[in-house]
Amino acid sequence: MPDQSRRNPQVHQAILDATWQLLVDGGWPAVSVDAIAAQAGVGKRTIYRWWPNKNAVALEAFLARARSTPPLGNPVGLAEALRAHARHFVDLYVGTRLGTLLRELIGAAQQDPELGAALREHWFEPRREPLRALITDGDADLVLDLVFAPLHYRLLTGHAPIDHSFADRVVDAALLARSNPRESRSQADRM
Amino acid sequence: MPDQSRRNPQVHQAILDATWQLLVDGGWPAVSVDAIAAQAGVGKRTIYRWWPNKNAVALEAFLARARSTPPLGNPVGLAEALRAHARHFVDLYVGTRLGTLLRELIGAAQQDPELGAALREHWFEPRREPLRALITDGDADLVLDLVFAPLHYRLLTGHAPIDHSFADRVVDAALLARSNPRESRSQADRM
Amino acid sequence: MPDQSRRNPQVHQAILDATWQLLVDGGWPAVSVDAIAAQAGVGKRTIYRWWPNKNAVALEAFLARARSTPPLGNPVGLAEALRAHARHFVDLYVGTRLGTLLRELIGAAQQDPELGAALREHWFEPRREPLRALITDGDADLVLDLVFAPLHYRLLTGHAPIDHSFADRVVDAALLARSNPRESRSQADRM
Amino acid sequence: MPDQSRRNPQVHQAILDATWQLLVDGGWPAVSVDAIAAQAGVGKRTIYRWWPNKNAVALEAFLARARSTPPLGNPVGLAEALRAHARHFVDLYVGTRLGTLLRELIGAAQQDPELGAALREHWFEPRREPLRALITDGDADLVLDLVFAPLHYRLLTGHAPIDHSFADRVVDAALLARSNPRESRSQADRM
DNA sequence: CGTTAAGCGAGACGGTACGTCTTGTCTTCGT
DNA sequence: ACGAAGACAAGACGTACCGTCTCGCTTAACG
Repeated sequence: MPDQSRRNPQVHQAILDATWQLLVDGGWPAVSVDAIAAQAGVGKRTIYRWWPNKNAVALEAFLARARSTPPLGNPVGLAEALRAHARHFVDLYVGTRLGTLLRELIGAAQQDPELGAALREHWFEPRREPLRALITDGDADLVLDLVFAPLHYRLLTGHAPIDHSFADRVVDAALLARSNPRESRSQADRM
Repeated sequence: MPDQSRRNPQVHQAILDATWQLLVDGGWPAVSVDAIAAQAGVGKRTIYRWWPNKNAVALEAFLARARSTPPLGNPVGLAEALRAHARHFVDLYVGTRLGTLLRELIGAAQQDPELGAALREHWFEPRREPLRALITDGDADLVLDLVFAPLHYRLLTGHAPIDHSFADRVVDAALLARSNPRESRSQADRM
Repeated sequence: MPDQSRRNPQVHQAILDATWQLLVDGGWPAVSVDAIAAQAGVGKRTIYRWWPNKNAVALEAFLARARSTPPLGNPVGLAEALRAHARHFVDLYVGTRLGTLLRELIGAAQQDPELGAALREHWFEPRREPLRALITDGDADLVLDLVFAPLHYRLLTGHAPIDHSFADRVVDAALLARSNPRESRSQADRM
Repeated sequence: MPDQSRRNPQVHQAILDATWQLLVDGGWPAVSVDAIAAQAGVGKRTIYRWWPNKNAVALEAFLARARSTPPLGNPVGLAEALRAHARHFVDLYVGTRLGTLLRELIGAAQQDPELGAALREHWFEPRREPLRALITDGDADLVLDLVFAPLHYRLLTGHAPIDHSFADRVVDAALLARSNPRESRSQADRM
C-alpha cells in the first residue's frame, strides 16, 4: 500500500463521489471499477492503488454518507438509547438508498471476507460499542443482537415490514431479556 | 418455461450434483454456469432452459441437501420446539458447507430479488410456518424473528460465535418477550 | 484452437473488414483488439478465440488484400519474371497503405516470432517459391535475396527512394550474380 | 530540451547501463521506462527530460555498445573494404544480443519515424559513408544496398542463415554489378 | 556567501490496451 | 425433438505501460 501522504485528496473525493453517483443513478449493478473511473475522470490504476476492489470503494462511499448516523445527544439510559438507535435505523435504512446499499454491502461481504471484516470494524462495531458500555449486567452482545439482528434480518430477507412499532417491540424484548436472565426454563436440557 | 413433463430427470439430477460438487471443491466462486455445464456434461442451454440463472440452480442444490432439516418429531410445546429448532440450526449451519452456502445465497439474494423471493418461499417460510402455528398469543412473527434473526445475523456478520448456549439464550429471550408483551415501558414515547 | 468448422464466416469477415477499416482510418496505432471488436460489433473473446493477438488479425487482413499480388500470367523467362515481380512490388507497396502495413508487420514481427513465421510462410515464401523454380543453376535463394532484399531494405529504412529504375537495376545485379558466380575475386581470403 | 551542461553524467550512464542490463536479462519486452527508472534508481522524469521515449534510450544504449564496430584499419580497396564490412556484420550481429537489438530497433522504427531517422543518421549512414567514398563509378548507394540489404533482410526475416560465405557472395554480387552496369538487358522495357 | 534555479528520486495520476472471465442467447450437430 | 457442445455479444476484471505532473531534496551557478 503506497504512501498515504502523497495521495491527492481531490482525486480521493472524486472517486467516492462518482461511486455514490453511480449508486444513485443505477444502483449496485451500475458500479464497476471501469464505471467509477470513467465517472470520476480517473485512471483505473488510481482506484486499484488505494482500494483492493470495488467493494472497498463502495464501503467507503457508504460510510462517508452514513458516518453522521449515530444519534444520542444526551443518553439518559439504556432503554432510551436502544430505542433511539432502533428508530434511527428505521428512519435511515428502511426504504432508502442507504439501506439498499447496506443490504448490498452485507450481501457482497458473504463472498468477500475483507469486506466483512471492514464492515464489522467500521460499521457494526462503532454502533455497538457506545451501547455496549451502557449494558453493565448480563451479556451485552446478546442484548445488542436482540435489537440489531431483527432489524437487519428483515432488511435482508424482506419477509416482513420494518417500522417504528417493530423497532420498539424489539427493544422491549431485548430489555426484558437483560433484566430477566433465563429463569424461564429448566436447566435440565442445557447442553 | 418448457413442458416440465419432457424433462430428463437424470439430467436434472446431474446438474444439481455437479453444482454441489463445485461448491464442495471450490466454494461459491467456483460455481459458474459454464462450470456446472462442464461438470455435469451438459449444455449450458439445458441449464438455462430450466433455471433462470445460477443462483436458482444453487438454491435448488442447497434445498435438496437441506430439505431433511426441520426436526421436531413430536412437538411437546413452543419452548421445546423453538429450542430444538435453534440448536438444530447451530448444528447444521454453523461452520458447515451448508451454512456457508446459506450465507452466500442470502448474500446473492441482495441483488437478485427472485432469489430472495424463492428463499423466503422455499427456505424461510417452511421453517417458520410450523412454529408460527404454535404461537397462539402475541405477535408470532416477532417471536420467530427474535429466535431466527440473531442466529442468521451472526452467521452473516461473524461478529460473535454461535453455539448451543447462544441458541438457548436467544430462545429464552423470545419466550420472555411473548409472555410479557410491552408492559415494561410507558406508552408515552410511542410514535 | 477450437473447431474451425463451427466458425461463423460472417463474423470472421467482419473482423477482417473492421481491422482493415481501422488501418485505413487511423493506421497501425489505431488497431487494438478493443477497437477491432467495437468496429466489428464483436466480443473481444471472439477475436481471441481465433487469433492469438492483434498482429495475427492484422496479418490476415493484410494477406486478404495482398493475395491477388503475384502477377506473371505467362512467364517467358527468369529475367522477365524477376523484373515483373520487382516492378510489381514497387507499384503495390511503395507509398501505399499496403506497403506501410507490410513495413509495420515486418516491424512487429521483430518482437513476435509467431508473426515472423507466419509472414515467412504466408507472405515471403509464396512469392519466392514460383521464382525459385525458374532458377536452375546457382544459389536460388541468394539470387532472390539480391532482388527482394534491397526493395524491402529501402522500404524499411527509407534511406533512399524506390522506383522502377531501382527495381530494374536490382534485378540486373541479381541476374549478373547468377550467371557469373564468384569468379571476380581470389579464393585466397575465403574463410 | 534542457541545458545539456547541467546534466549529471553519472545518471546518464546509469540509465544506459540499466537499459542494457534489462535487455540482457529479459530482452526488449523487459525494457519499459518504468523498468529502466527502477533499475537505474532514477525518476522517470529524469529519463523523459533527456530522451523522448524508450526507443531513443535503447538506441543510445545500442550505439554505445556498437560504436566500436566499423573496422577497416587500412583500407586497401573497395573489394577488401566491403568484404571486411560484411564479415564484420556477420560476426557482430548474427546470433548476438546486439543483433537482436538491432532487429528490434529497426522493427520499432517502423512505427516511430524519429527512431527511423536517428537510426539512419547514427547507425546506417556512418557505416555507409566511408564505403561510399570508395565507390567512384556507378551508383554507390545501389552497390552498398546490394551488400547491406541482403544481410539485414535475412536478419529481419530469418528465412535463411547468414554466414561468412553468404557475406562473401553478396559482396561479389555487388562488385559485379558495379563493374558491369546494366548491359545485360535491353532498354526496351524501361519504364 | 547566500539564494535560486535547475537536476533529480520518487511515484501519483489520466489514459489506453491487454488478455481473461462470466453471463445469457443462439446455432449446429448428433441421436 | 432434445440435448451436448460451444460460438457469440457484451462488458467487467485486474495489470502493464506510457507520458505528464507534483512533491521535496540536493546541488551548482550566479548575484
